[in-house]
Amino acid sequence: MNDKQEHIAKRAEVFKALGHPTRLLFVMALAEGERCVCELQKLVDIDPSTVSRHLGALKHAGVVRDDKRGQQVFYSLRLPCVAGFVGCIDRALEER
Amino acid sequence: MNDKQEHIAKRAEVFKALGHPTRLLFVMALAEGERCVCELQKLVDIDPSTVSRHLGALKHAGVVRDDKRGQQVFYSLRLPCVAGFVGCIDRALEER
DNA sequence: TTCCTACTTGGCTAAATTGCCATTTATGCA
DNA sequence: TGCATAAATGGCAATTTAGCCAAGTAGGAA
Repeated sequence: MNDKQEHIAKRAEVFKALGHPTRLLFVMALAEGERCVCELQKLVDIDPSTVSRHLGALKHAGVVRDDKRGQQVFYSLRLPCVAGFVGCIDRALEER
Repeated sequence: MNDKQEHIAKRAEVFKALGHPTRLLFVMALAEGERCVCELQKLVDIDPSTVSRHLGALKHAGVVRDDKRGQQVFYSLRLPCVAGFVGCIDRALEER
């Protein structure tokens, strides 16, 4: 794979990470500030192990970063522009 | 599924549609103007049927629209803000 | 009509993704 | 030490996705 393809693939991985309802929900929550896994867990009705896997996917793609403090792991957004783009999506979806 | 969940799901579908290298490549090309399927086909080395399926996915998510004129089908972007968000991704990926 | 080009759809397989349960690691507290 | 809580990981089954080939539709030209 050449450089250009690799670059496109990395960008696509970011979109893919955002392309799941649970992960997008987490990212929207993180847009308002960092949250520990236990807080994100409360937003959804899925197994803690699945929450962890979703957060791992977001981290791997570069969308969030994590910071372990004591027993808890705090996640925060590395891509603040997500919120603006979501706004644009909403406007486009409305006018359909 | 309630309204809020459905809304999140629709947003996530947009991201998912953009979350594949081939589809993202097509969208970046469409950011510069409409293209027929035959032109998009030339950008990649995959079967025409697969190209058609990728475009179908983008259309289904609301990312592009299609317009049949004569023998050709022209696709164009419904989400012009994609380009700006890609720029933000690139800046974030650089500083890793 | 017949043929050609442009594109889509049906059907299939291989690979990736999602989710759970069970287990493990790490930290803090008694 | 022993125990509880927070989170991550191993392993597995069910579902979804990506890709190809073959076949189908539709428009334009001969």
